[in-house]
Amino acid sequence: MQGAAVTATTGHRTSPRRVTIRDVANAAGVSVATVSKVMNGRDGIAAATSERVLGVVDELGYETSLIASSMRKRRTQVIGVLVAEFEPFSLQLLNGVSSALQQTAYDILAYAGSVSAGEHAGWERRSLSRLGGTLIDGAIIVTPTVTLDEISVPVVAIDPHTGPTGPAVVDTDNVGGARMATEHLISLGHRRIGHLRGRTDLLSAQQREQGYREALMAAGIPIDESLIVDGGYRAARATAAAGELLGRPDRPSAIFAANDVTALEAIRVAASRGLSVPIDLSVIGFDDLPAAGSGRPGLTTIRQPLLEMGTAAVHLLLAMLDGGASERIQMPAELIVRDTTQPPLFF
Amino acid sequence: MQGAAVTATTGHRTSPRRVTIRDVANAAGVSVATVSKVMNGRDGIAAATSERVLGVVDELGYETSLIASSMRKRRTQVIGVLVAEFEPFSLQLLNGVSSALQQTAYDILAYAGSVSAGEHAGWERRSLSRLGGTLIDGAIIVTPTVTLDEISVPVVAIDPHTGPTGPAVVDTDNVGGARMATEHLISLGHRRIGHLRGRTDLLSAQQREQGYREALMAAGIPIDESLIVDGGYRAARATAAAGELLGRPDRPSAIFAANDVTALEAIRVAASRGLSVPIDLSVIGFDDLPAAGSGRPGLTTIRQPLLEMGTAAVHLLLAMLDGGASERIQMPAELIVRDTTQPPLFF
DNA sequence: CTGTTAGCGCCTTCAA
DNA sequence: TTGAAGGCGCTAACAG
Repeated sequence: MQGAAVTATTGHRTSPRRVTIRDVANAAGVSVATVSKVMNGRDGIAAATSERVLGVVDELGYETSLIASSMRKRRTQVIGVLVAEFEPFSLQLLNGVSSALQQTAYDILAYAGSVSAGEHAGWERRSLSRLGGTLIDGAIIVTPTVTLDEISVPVVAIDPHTGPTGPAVVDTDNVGGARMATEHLISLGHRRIGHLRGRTDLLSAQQREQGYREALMAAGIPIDESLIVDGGYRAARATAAAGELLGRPDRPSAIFAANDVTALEAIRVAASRGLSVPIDLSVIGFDDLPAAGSGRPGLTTIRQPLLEMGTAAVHLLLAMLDGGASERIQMPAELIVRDTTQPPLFF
Repeated sequence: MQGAAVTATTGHRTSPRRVTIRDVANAAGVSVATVSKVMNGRDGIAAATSERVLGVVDELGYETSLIASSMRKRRTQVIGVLVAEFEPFSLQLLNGVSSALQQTAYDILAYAGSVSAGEHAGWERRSLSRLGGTLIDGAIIVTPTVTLDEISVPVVAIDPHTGPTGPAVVDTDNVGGARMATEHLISLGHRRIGHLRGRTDLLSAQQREQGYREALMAAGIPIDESLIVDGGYRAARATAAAGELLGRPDRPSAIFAANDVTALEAIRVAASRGLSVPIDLSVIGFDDLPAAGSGRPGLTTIRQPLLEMGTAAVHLLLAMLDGGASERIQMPAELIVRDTTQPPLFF
């Protein structure tokens, strides 16, 4: 915040109470129920009364409370998007969800419920339980780590870390994508390829490791288990792992990282050790976050079509809301070649 | 969604009802009030009772409803971020807000309430009124277009399009930024510089135009009013405007667009007319959205520190929630030179 | 046509 | 230490 100009102004003003339906009723000289009917366009109200109420509503600036009405109404016309936190991955998804919902009669409520919670685990159940049943008509849950059952509203899971357990799921071909990534490195001539493995408790990470192994085996390259290290899915976790991989004398000439965040971190670690990418080391990631393309050099990666996945989840959810059956949709992965991969120095 | 594999599975399962506080009370053989006290850590409950209740809570998977409890409680520990829609600009801010709130006891609730509403105008008041007073303890409103007053919770406005009207505001130095953009073009040797003006009803657009004019005047370049056209803030609106500017025989050698979205659109229009950027035309934007840096060529632009602005808004709001005074924080703009600007062909 | 009654799920007095 | 009653703002049935 350095360089920011700060200007102190007024003190804390005691905030006026919210205008409630009762205030409107009193001011218009009618009952609360009547105001409710007017607000909801129910018929059976005299035109004169309706007009008068509307006038007061306008004058007082009254809006029905989403919360209160959701406790009585069935449908709220609000879709919930539940995420652990708002990081680039979920924000991209949210972007897709938003544009898909643009043309519909639904509003979006995005909730990051693990921010405060001491216990990170189980955020998805907690959030769903806290919002479901009342506030939202349906939910899209991003990368849940537990199986969701016994839920009160239709739910679609995007990229669930437990696999396609729940009924409705949208995800990407992780195995195929990881295979493509590894094959790309192999085709460039790399033979010693390290793998910065993701969170081992998550299915997506296991699948990516599997794809890595499959590609090596298919190419007849023996798997060196010591080249597979746990890098997690976050930068902090990947630092040491990348260092371990790059610190050894027989370091790999290329690294396939389980996601873009750890790939970027690997590049940073490499640089700090005097290794330049892609000259001394090739790196490929997974996800294709905005940061992958905007950095310098641009990160070669496997693209998950996040926008399209968000859109697909919306269509699926809307269909379910409409009584349709739930499905499982798997999107194809795509290789995006940028600047961080090239043939090894000693081919 | 082409290429996606779809697998139909189970039909629509009737969703079980949510577990309520009453279910827990019944199962534990106590009153609802007792469960409530246990859940909220109130004292005056026998250890044995508390333990038994907690056991049932765990077994049934009960979570207090955020909605219901917010209607009675004062604080919900939830901060609301209100946006017109989830596009890159607000998503970046949300990112900053999220990371700033990471270490606090607050959860985040982001709401896009103008999606369904027929009337786009006044979304900020409507959203605030629908959520405020109950669900959220405070709100951060992104680019509100109206003045907010008579509100029930502390509010911080980010980049308000009406200027620093409300008490608490976080914004960027629009005038200075626009001046920097124009000066950059001038310093490269450009003299005929067009301006794709933003929404003329918004202060930020007026300020950017002002900065543009100031820079030209300071350089002694006469202002050609015909080079200033309305491009709005969205791509669709900018298409025709850019076409008008580029279609004329004495077209400008450079364009300063009011934001990145319209700058990118101008580049697209230029390309469709056979003009290549930056050879035939230099283009500079404003905002520095992720898309500005990830595209090819990279867009030269004026950076608004969106992440930092989100963070600043959070700190401001937390201070206000704590009884502090409201402030106005202005962040500095920064010139980011990438690939879309260079000296004009005929210098 | 309009008002009254009864909650939605929860928390907070206030008695017992 | 616990439970009963009342009410948050709103809407859905039912009376009148």
